[in-house]
Amino acid sequence: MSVDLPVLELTPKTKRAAGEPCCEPVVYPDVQRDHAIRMAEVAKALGDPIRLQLVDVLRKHAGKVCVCELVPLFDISQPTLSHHLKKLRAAGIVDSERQGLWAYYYVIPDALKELSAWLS
Amino acid sequence: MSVDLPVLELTPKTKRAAGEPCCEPVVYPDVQRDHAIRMAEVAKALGDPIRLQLVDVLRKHAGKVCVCELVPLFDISQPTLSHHLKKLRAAGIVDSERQGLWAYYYVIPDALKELSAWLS
DNA sequence: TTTGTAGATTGATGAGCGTCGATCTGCCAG
DNA sequence: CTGGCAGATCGACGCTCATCAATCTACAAA
Repeated sequence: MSVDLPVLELTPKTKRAAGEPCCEPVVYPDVQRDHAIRMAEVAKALGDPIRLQLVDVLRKHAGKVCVCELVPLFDISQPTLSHHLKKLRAAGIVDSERQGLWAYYYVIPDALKELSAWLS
Repeated sequence: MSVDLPVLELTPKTKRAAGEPCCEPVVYPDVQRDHAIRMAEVAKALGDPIRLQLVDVLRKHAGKVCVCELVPLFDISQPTLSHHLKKLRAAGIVDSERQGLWAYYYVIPDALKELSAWLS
C-alpha cells in the first residue's frame, strides 16, 4: 500500500548539524487558516452518516422537504433527527421554513461550494 | 435568508385524514447507505481545522513530507500532531512511511475522490 | 555501548457528541 | 375552548474527542 512519490528535501536536526542546507520554510499562509476553520466546520457537520444522508435527500429532491417525510427514513427518534437538522443549520448547510404545523428544510445553495472546490 | 424553492407534495396526517393522496415514498436506496457511512468517515476526519490543514499541506507539496516539517506549522504538541496523523491514516486519507528516524506522510491518491464527487 | 533524537504510545482531563424519553411550544380542527 | 398533532427543546446517559505531560521505541551518531 505504498505510493511512489518524490520525497521533499528535509532538514532534521541531525542533518542540520552536519552543515547541510536548512529546510525550506514550508510556510503556511494565514489566509488559509480561516478557510480551513470554515471548511472543517462544514466537514464536521457532514461527518455523521445520518446528517450526510439528510443532506443527500434534501439535495436530490431539490426543494423544500417536510420533516415528517424525513423521520420515517431513518432509524432514529424524532428528537434526534431534530438535533441533526439543528446541527446542519448551525453549520450553514441547510435552512428551514415553517408553514403552519410543518417545517420545511432545504439545502442552502453554495453552502458546500468552498469545501467542494477545495476537495477537487 | 430564505431561498425560493419548490415545495414537495407532502402528506402529513391531517391531510391524509382529509382523503388527499398519500405521500410519495421518498425512498432512500440502501446502496447509498454504505457510501454515506464511508463518506461521513472521511468528512469526520476532515472535520478538524488542524487535520484539514494537514491534508492541505500534504496535497500542496505533492510528495512525502517529514513529520518534523509539520510540527512547527501548528500550535500543538508533537503527541497531538501524531494523534491527528493517526486519525487521518485510520480514515484512509493519508499513509506514512518510515525511513530511519523520520516518518514521511503523504495523501493517498483518490482517497477524497468519492466525497469530492458527491459534493459537486 | 552510550547518548541523543524522531516519532508513537499511554494515561488523564475536560469538553462535546449522539441518542433517548419526557416535556414544551405553536398551530389547526372540532 | 379543548384536544391533538408537528416539531423543537430539555435533561440525562454513555461514549468519543482534542489536548497535554510523561513515557516508550527505534534508530543513528559518537
